Amino acid sequence: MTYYDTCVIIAIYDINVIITERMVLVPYKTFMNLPEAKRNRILTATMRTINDKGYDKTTVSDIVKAAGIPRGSFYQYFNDKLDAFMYLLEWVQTQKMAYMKPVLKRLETEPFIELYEDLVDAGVQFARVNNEAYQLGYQLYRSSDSTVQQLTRRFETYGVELYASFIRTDQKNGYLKADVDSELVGKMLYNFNVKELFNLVYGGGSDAEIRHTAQAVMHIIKYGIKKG
Amino acid sequence: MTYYDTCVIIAIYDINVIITERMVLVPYKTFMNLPEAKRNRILTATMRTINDKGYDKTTVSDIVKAAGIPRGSFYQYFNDKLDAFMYLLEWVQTQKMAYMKPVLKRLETEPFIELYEDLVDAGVQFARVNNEAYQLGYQLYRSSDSTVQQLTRRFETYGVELYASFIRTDQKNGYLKADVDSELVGKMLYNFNVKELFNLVYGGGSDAEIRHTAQAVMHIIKYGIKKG
Amino acid sequence: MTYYDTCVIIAIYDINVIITERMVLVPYKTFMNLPEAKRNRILTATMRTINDKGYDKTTVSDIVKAAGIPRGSFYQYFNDKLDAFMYLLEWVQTQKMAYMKPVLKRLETEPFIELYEDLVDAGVQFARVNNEAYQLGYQLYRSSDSTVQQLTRRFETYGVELYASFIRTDQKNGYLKADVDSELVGKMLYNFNVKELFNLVYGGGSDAEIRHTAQAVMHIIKYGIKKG
Amino acid sequence: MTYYDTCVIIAIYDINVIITERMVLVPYKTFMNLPEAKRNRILTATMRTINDKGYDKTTVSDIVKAAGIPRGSFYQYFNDKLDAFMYLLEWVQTQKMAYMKPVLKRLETEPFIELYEDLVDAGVQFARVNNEAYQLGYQLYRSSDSTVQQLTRRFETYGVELYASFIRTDQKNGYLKADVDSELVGKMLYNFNVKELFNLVYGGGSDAEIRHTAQAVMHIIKYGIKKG
DNA sequence: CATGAATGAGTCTTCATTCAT
DNA sequence: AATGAATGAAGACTCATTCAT
Repeated sequence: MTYYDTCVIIAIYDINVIITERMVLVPYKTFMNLPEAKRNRILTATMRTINDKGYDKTTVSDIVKAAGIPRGSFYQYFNDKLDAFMYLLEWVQTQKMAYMKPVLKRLETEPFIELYEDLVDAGVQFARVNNEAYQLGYQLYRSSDSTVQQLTRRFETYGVELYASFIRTDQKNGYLKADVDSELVGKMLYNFNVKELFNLVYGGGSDAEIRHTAQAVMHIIKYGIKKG
Repeated sequence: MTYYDTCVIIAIYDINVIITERMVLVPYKTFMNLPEAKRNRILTATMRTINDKGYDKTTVSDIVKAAGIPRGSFYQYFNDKLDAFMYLLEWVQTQKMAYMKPVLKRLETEPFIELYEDLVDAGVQFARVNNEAYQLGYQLYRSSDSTVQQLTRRFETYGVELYASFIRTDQKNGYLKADVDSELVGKMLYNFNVKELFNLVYGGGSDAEIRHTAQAVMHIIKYGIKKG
Repeated sequence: MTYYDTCVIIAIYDINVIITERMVLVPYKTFMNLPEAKRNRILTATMRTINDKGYDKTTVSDIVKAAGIPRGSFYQYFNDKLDAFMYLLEWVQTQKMAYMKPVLKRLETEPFIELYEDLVDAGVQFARVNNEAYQLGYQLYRSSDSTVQQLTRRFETYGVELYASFIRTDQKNGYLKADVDSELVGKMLYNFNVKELFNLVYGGGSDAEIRHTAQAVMHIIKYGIKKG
Repeated sequence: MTYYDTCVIIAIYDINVIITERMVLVPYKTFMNLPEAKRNRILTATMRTINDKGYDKTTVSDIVKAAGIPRGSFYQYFNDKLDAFMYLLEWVQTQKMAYMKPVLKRLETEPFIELYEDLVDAGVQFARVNNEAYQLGYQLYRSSDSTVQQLTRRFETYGVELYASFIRTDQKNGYLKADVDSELVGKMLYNFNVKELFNLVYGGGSDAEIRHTAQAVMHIIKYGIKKG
């Protein structure tokens, strides 16, 4: 489970919030009125551009050039670059759902600490197929735009809390020590994942390598490193 | 021990590399010829500005206004904003040394896993006194400038490797399981620290809270979370 | 026939090269989309400014002020000052064609050495009507910009070769000594023309004076200066 | 006789003018008070820089860096870049004298039209030994500075007039047709020389090639190109 | 909704020249 | 005379956003 995977899991909880904000921020824009094919074409081009240059360095010019639309249209569809980025994230999240749902379903009956590798696996499968969508989550981290950073921080909070809730369930079910700080474990997993698993996937690691790393981390978390 | 603390520990090993690069990149600039008081005034103003707006959003105009120097002078001192940032990092690192040295000394005789909290403590003490210098490390992460990001990645590599080497020493000395992947533990600690401990210090956590969090993390790493 | 006249004759052979290069260098700029009246207004103002201050000393600020357009528009039309200058040269060349074509036509049946004065005349007629366009060629020589100088050298090569080809034709037709180095004569004519005839036209010489000078030069070239 | 050669011959007549102007423009500067070795070091570095980047693109910074002198000193020695250039030209002219004097002496008894090749030869010899000094004359032509261009034009006037006077002497002595316009011939020679002979020398032509070109030009001027 | 030209504030960077020591 | 820091005017270029058709 990599950074972006987490984002998408979050989406299950969080997507309404985002939509609500969007409704407040961008009530009159016409992007949703476009035929879906065109919408996808624009989003794909935007995604490619942002992955290529990073969100901050991407200009509206870059986007309209890549998307092959007139400058003016961009501002008819979106408020500004941030607004387009929001749509984009939403779009990617929707694509992602399908991959995670089955594994998340299994969490209802199986302990998280045994399922962790499979969650990572599901995320990797998505990344293999939708490489560009997968990369996009990383762009949230590369940006120095304050609104994007706020958004990222909210994502983090949800991601951490998601893991923490899994840990708590496992505690309730008697798999884990009762005195463990679930939020702390959530943070350890989250921070490791968004950084190291992302690097592994993005850096060309094989499925086996990635799975092995996930196992190794979970093993340490479960059993510790101290001798005796 | 937060992100920037790690940077500074790295500096003990790494500083020559940084200095060497600077020598290559910026050999003819005259900043070092200024009287120290003026130099400090400029660096302080630059630091404040960058902490305030972030490295990317900070413009040369912002800096010269804050430092009260003419535009042209800036370019006589530095090649560009990046160059000034480099000087700044160096300067901060130099300031930081004093705080970390004593604890690092103790690592020669005591196991890292027991000393970890004290390392964190030393970093916190520095942060208490030099709040702005402390924050600066965070700006490395907020930047989307590619050179800064390269630098940050190099710092990360060193930081992870530093922890990993501590772990290996503890393994050799029989404190830790022999089959533990030291680099993996390094990554877990590093990523947790730069993110969560920084947030705690920066977010106004008390010394006790911070120490307690460090203890708790190390406890999990040592003993794991699995029951029985 | 002065320097720039030669340029324009060259254009008959060379214009595709120039256009091709432009296509490569400046494919996306939108100057050509403007209504012709506005385009002409901008080019006229640019020409006036460059004639006034010289290409090198002319700044983009000067041009936008003279043309009455916003700074940003300039960069929407052109890549940079050089690009604008290229358009300008092209524009002037197009204007010039009409004047030279009829005389060049006559070269098919009459010897160049007898027609030379008429070629000069045609160039002068153009200069009389389009004084600013005429001066522009001189600006190529005044510039120390390396790209402009390269362009100028290419123009020179073509100009010299053009005269040389006329000389060769006259040789074939038995008007001239067979052992004369045609390229050398081309160079003599070219260098004299771009410098001295330009000075004469630009310095206010009368049509008669100019014609007389052209005659005198050609007389020396034909018959030499040695007695007996 | 190449471009710069002409300049130096001019110097024989013109140098007082230059000195006078300098006296007017720069009465209090201290360059002449420096020890000769230092003066030469500075002039050599300046010459190298100007030949390298061209007069216009050369900045005072470039010069002080190349010469290894402090910024402030430059302005103690010279008024500005132009002033330094003037000194430089003067210095080069002085160096050149020796090469041309002997040939010019022979003009008192031999006809110019027969001596022309030897004049060219003497200039080439200078160029072979003092390559950088030779190139410097070309920089006068590359500049778009209006003062430099004025100076260049004055040099041209003197150069043309010098040739014209030689022609007149030959006419008086019965070598040349009486009705030939001596100034026109002067212009033809001058313009050919500064352009084509310079290119030949600078472009790596051999002594034989250069001499042959000089002969060929003079042959055309003497006997013309017309058949019969 | 489509289109793309219009706008000008804002950024980086260079440089000649002066000044204080 | 030596030194090199101080100064700010000026230039190139970018870009988000609006507007008119």
